[in-house]
Amino acid sequence: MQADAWTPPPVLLTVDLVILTLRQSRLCVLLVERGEDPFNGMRALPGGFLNNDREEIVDAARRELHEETGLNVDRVHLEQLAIYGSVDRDPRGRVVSVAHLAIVPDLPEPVAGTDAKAAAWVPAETVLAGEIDMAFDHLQIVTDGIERARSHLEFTALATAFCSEPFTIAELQQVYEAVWGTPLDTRNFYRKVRATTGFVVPDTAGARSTGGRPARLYRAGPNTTLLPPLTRPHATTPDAETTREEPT
Amino acid sequence: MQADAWTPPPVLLTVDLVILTLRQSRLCVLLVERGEDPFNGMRALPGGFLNNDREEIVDAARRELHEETGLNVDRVHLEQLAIYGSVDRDPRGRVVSVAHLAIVPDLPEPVAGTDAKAAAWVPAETVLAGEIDMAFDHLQIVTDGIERARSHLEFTALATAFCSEPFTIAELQQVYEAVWGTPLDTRNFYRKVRATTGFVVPDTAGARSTGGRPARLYRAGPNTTLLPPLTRPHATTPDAETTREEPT
DNA sequence: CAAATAGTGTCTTTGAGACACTATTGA
DNA sequence: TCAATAGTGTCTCAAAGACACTATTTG
Repeated sequence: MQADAWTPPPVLLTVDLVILTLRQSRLCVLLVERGEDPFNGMRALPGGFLNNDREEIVDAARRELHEETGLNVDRVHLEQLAIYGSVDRDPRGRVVSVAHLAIVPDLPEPVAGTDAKAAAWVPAETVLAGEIDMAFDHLQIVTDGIERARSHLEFTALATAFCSEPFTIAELQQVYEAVWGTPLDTRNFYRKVRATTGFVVPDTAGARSTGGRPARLYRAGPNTTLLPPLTRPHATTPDAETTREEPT
Repeated sequence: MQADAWTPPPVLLTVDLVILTLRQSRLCVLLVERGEDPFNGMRALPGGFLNNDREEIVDAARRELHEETGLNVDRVHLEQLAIYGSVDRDPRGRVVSVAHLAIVPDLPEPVAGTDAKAAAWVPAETVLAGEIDMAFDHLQIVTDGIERARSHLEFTALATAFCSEPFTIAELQQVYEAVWGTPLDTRNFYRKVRATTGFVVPDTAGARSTGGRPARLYRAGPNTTLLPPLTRPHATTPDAETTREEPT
């Protein structure tokens, strides 16, 4: 160890948000267009620096989330994702980003950004395919965030965070299908969800009709962990056959 | 956003390490004794500040790991755990810690610390029971790290990181039993491990005897993810304890 | 030989997926 | 009435756990 004159190097801390939602049964992520260098004009995740050195990281994330979505932030799912702190990720200097994953229900069409910069929902598929020019290492962050969501759907009640309450089982299934990108059997899904204790609870209200028999309504249940888990179809063998049911 | 005179507040970045190993079939964590304020004399995780603003975070973690264990760091498991950045966690100011999880095989008795501060392996059980006075929020970090390890044993080949190669299936089982704290059926475990593709591969060497029939030897296989997973016995009691506390 | 540990076979239970079937609405 | 969606019953298959059994070593 060296003399006590040495002091550790300071860094700048930002929060970045992977905000996911379902729009028309497609998984979408909220991206803004950068209005300044570096990466001027490219797409980026919503985020920004800490306001001051007394601001909690999670509060900074909540603040950004509220600014971008206009939502009452207390009710949305927000969790820490990972930290991205590579030396060269930001040309301005040593900027370390604390990435967060946020899940919100479908919002009224315009993103109620109080901010001037253009914000837009972009299909996850488009982003993951690399079709969007992303600033910094934000493509990596989005990729990690989506994978986190996919995994959490298996073991936690995260899917309910995508739904406006009350919701139907069919709506919940659409979440799974959109996030995982796989079709699921309606009937097995229905039984599975109802058999998982504390996942959903019946809503007092009646039913909702969409051209067929009205569906019962539910709300998120008390449990956050799914026992047993709702396992996604892992590609064990390249048996990618979608065995379709015979039309009757 | 405000005028361009405003600059974001800098923070100090540390890396902290939850280093786990098995000693006499017990899960242990490496703790050091602090030799200075704050928290002088209390136990803490190994860790420290970035050396300079060109040092990658993972390199700082590797450096600390090497200093504390003397191991060739290239071969040990090291992953980012979470970030802990609560405003009041360090009385010296705004210090944000990037916690890491490291898994090492059982080491020769003395911890080859090049550092003066006393380092010791402490049973995980003792720490989790709150019997150790821990500095900062390090008890929380250890708790999160152990839970991460428990979870990763199910879905990844992390258990092999606890073993010196070559190892026997029985040794691998001891890892699971120690980390999960549950006894497992030897025979079912044996079949399960061997049925999981790419988990372990037979070693060319012969066998190892411990008073009975000698056991075959294995090495870590090519796969890091376990398909199918090796599920731990979940307590079938519904939730109640799932207060997922976010890292601050 | 017995004691000890390694490794196999096989039964039972459970849960996931496939899919026929019934129920309840709107057009 | 039919088309459409909600919800139930039941079969089959595969994986997990229980556990009797065989195999190979040391003392």
